[in-house]
Amino acid sequence: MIDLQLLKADPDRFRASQRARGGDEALIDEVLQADVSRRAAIQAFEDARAEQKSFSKQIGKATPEERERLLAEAKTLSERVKALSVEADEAETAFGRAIARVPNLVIDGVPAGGEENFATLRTVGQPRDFATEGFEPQDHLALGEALGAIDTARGAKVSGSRFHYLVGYGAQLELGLLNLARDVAMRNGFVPVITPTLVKPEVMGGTGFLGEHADEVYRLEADDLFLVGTSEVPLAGFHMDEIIDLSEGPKRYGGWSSCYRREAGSHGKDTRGIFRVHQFQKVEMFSYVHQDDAEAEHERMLALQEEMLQLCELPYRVIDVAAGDLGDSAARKFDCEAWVPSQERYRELTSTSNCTTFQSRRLKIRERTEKGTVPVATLNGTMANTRWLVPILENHQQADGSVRVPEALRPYLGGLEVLR
RNA sequence: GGAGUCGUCGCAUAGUCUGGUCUAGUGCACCACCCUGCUAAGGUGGAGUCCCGAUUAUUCGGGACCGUGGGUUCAAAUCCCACCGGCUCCGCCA
Repeated sequence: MIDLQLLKADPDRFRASQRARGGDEALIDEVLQADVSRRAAIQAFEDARAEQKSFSKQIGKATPEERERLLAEAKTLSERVKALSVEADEAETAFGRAIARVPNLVIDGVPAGGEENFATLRTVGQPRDFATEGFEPQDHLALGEALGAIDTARGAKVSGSRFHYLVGYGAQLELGLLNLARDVAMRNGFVPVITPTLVKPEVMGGTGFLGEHADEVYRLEADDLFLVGTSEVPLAGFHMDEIIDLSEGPKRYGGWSSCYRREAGSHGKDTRGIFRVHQFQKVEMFSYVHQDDAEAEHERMLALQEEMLQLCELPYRVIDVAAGDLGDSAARKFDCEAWVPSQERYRELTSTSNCTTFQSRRLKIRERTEKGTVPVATLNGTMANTRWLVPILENHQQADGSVRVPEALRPYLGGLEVLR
């Protein structure tokens, strides 16, 4: 949820943000109007309620003969309070719905426009020149199947399309990668956490996933629970309804969880292999920081993601995602995209979002400061996930179909240097 | 799945039977000050969260919050209903 005070003080900033996102500017005026109605309704109710309270007190002390008369008056007053209370509730609800629809205020400097309007911040590493090396690179599925590491046929048989088994080297590689990610995160202050993967509606909604992208989320109708698409969700919910202490610095968590995504609307996209699947595993950074420290923390997360890519010896580029492609919660998002030889292009491997106070306002996560209790900023970022196996296999493949293991991963694979 | 029991301002608890004097008491912890000659004790005061308004270094007024949501009533922490959560026991099960 956005900051109402800020919206009232500077609505043009929010209109500009909506423009950059390609969103609806009129929404801003709807919220302002709803706020006026809400305040009027609340005031009317509270005045009546105050009157009723003092009246009610008199009745308690009244003599029997006074009582009769007072009761009659109190009764009409009571009815008025009830009616005004309903009106106030309705106005409050209408306002809540309006403001909940406003996505986060985009940070200055984020490129405007849709998915294709991203800005490339830097490109690191050189893609291999397979032509010079004298062989045609295979894609990750061909490599994975030959190694007995990836089995999508049986995944489809058992669970349907976009499901897979990781077997042998595949399982080892994923666990190794995730353990490396967890270690790097832990060294940098992210406390490892294994989270629930089913969450209540208020947590899923609070993190902003039930807005525009609600059809991406699996829902368990019978239990009114949602399967998380990332441990960002349960980690954001971790401190829900709490006043946390950030006086000793940020709270940093490294979540490890399975992730579930419906991939609605991506029919026909990336259908081969394990690039886009319904279920995968991920190690995710999540930080709660003081508002003013959010942008520094964002850079810090990005630096750790780049460290991971470098440890896996992958060529990549970093992009500043355009406003229209941000999602409701994010005020800015950086993606790291790794080179995928079989596709001859960079593909998203990590994402880190600065959600400023958007999530914490909904989830009621605050800290105590000299100025009172204020919402904290939340940030999240990928450390590693199943998708990483794609560029790792492809970039490190050798002419004979074997795959060289990046040095940083070897300790996690029992010293294994080559998968063959 | 069944039975019992509990849910109160950081923690621990009183208050619920018998609705109004609860503007929620007490202890611990916390903060400020005072007193005290010694790593302590005592005294005084303060202190929660959210919303609305006025005024804005701030302060003041009003309202809401006793697990959540309904209901009864002039009036609900207190009575009624539903739900959620904790604990104990029974049954069933990976």
